[in-house]
Amino acid sequence: MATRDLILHLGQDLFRTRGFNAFSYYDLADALKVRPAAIHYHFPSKDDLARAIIEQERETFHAFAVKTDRLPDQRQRLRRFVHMFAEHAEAHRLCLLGASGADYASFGAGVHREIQRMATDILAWLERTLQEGRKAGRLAFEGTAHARALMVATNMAASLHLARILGTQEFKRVSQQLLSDLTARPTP
Amino acid sequence: MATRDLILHLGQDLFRTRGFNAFSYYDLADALKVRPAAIHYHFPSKDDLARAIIEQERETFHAFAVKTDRLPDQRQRLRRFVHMFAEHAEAHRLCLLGASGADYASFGAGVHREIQRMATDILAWLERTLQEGRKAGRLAFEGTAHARALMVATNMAASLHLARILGTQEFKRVSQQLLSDLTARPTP
DNA sequence: GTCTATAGTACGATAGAC
DNA sequence: GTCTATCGTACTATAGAC
Repeated sequence: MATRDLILHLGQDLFRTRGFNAFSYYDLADALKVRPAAIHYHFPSKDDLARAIIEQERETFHAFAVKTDRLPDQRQRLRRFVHMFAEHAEAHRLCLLGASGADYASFGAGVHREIQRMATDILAWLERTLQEGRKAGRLAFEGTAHARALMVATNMAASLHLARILGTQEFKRVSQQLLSDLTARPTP
Repeated sequence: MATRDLILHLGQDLFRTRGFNAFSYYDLADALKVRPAAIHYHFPSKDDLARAIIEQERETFHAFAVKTDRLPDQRQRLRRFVHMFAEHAEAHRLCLLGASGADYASFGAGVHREIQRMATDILAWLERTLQEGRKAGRLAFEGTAHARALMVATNMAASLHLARILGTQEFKRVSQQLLSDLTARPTP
């Protein structure tokens, strides 16, 4: 049963680093020392694999949210969120939002639904965190928390693309500016 | 000689809508009513095609910059920039920054250099526009114009991913918030 | 100079062995 | 229940016809 998890873990990494259409069942099988068809037993079609990868990521994010929400300071929660992306930037990985958004046309309706759920989960957490932070006077921003959540998510997602193209320092510039922008300053 | 341009135009569209690894020489040949090998005459390898697509986009952006820089108001220049992305959002296309960032690992060093040039071109234009706009008192933002250019570019790039996943209205929310954030308000 | 026929390989997926 | 042998297809690319 560990095989399934190994496939999922490796599949997610290849999805993020290469793109969904740039890795094959052979790549997975080769790394796991089995035949390609063994992967088909666990994930009959490639769409099944995609679906499971996104599903797993939703669970991972849920666990992150539960753990992070214990922090009393919303600024710190946001920093944790940014830190998650920083690790991807270093490893030249995309987030699954960026990766699956790029290969979106390759997937069927089932995978699309799963991706939509993932996107709304992440955006809802951001929106709530931003809203609470502003209410508590720790975060400051213009407009609705929903719009701001979209801004934060898109900053993070695409800065992983830029980190690949121009280097990790570009990710750092974005994340620093982002946290600085959102941090409430004592009005003089 | 029109064939080459047709290939480039169609190739760019497929690159953006499907991803570079999700379209083939056959797709191009089929649409152009020729054999796949005819494409190889114009672009021997797929990397040659990628390079030419990015090169063409750099020229397109240069033409956009020259034309747009004639506008005296930097806010209007930014609106034109955003409008460019809005058209892609409607057509479920990504920008080439997002598309090539996702498929980055598939390309050789030559294509990487071309993508880097494209990225720096776009960011340099944004930086200059933001800088000038702030100096003129029409735009307002915290931090360096360089950091802000990164924020704007990443907002635009990834909102095209989100537009695919959750719908075009998400792109509109991002672009409205972005322009609102940057527009200088008369200090009361 | 432009394109076609065709090779050689790698892909996702099925049918069936253990 | 787990995996292997194998099929049919689609890919990029080359060699050579017009």
